[in-house]
Amino acid sequence: MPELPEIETVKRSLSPSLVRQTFLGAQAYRTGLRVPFPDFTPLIGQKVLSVSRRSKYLLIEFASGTLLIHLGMSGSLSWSNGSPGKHDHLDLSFSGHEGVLRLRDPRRFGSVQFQPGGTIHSSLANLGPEPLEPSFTGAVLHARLAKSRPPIKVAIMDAQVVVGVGNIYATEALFRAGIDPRVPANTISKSRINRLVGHIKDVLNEGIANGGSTLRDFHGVEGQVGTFPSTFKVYGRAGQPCVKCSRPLSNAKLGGRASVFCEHCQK
DNA sequence: CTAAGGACCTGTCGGC
DNA sequence: TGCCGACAGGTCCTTA
Repeated sequence: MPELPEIETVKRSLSPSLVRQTFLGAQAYRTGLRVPFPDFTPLIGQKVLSVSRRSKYLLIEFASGTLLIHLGMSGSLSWSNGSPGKHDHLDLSFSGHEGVLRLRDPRRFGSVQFQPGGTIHSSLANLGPEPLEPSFTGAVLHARLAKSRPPIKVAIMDAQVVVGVGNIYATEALFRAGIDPRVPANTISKSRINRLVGHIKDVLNEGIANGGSTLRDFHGVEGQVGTFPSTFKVYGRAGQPCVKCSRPLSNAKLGGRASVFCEHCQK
């Protein structure tokens, strides 16, 4: 499940090999994912100007516009020259590469869209700040939450408040900050929001440092309950002992999402 | 306007 | 063993 750290990792590895290369064409194996694929033919012959990221969208910029790639929850991009498998949906060809850049997405929650230059795609128009930007501070988040009555966890997962904080990182950051995920967002003090922002940046940066290790199907060495990387202290550990106080972790459904937390350590 | 809930999709897992 | 429902996730859409 790609979250922000994984998209950032993909961007960093893709950028050097794509920038200044020429787009040669696309081969689609279905008409689209969550939305239909765009017509790629106008892009043929154009050079990649940049590869960037906004929220969880990977942006490949050309002179005539930008390709927006979202990996949904199970999408991945990789260079390939084999024949496509069941879950491979799109190949993009570039100069300088023998293989194609292949989009695989078993659950098909992803999307590939094109936005003409000089305009802003509707998916990007109303997004909140990037959490890793230095300008994203406790004061900024506190101000944005001033009128937000929903639980704090729902609020920080709202892309209009701040982008890129998915269920895993929201859960982990709230545990580190000692904040109960159910507390109404606008009732939390400025100093606690300050602390929360620091932890959001920390968990995301650690995720990037791990190369985006938030893979749900990660296979541990032994059949331990929950085969997640040990870096997660609460996510996916409902009922198991809290790493701080050893009491069993609770699970609440907030905004339709599982929210694991410690009733003793998070207030 | 906000808030809540469903749809989308399929691999995995627990229960019977 | 096999079947079946529940669940996971981000985003968009509908409903209240």
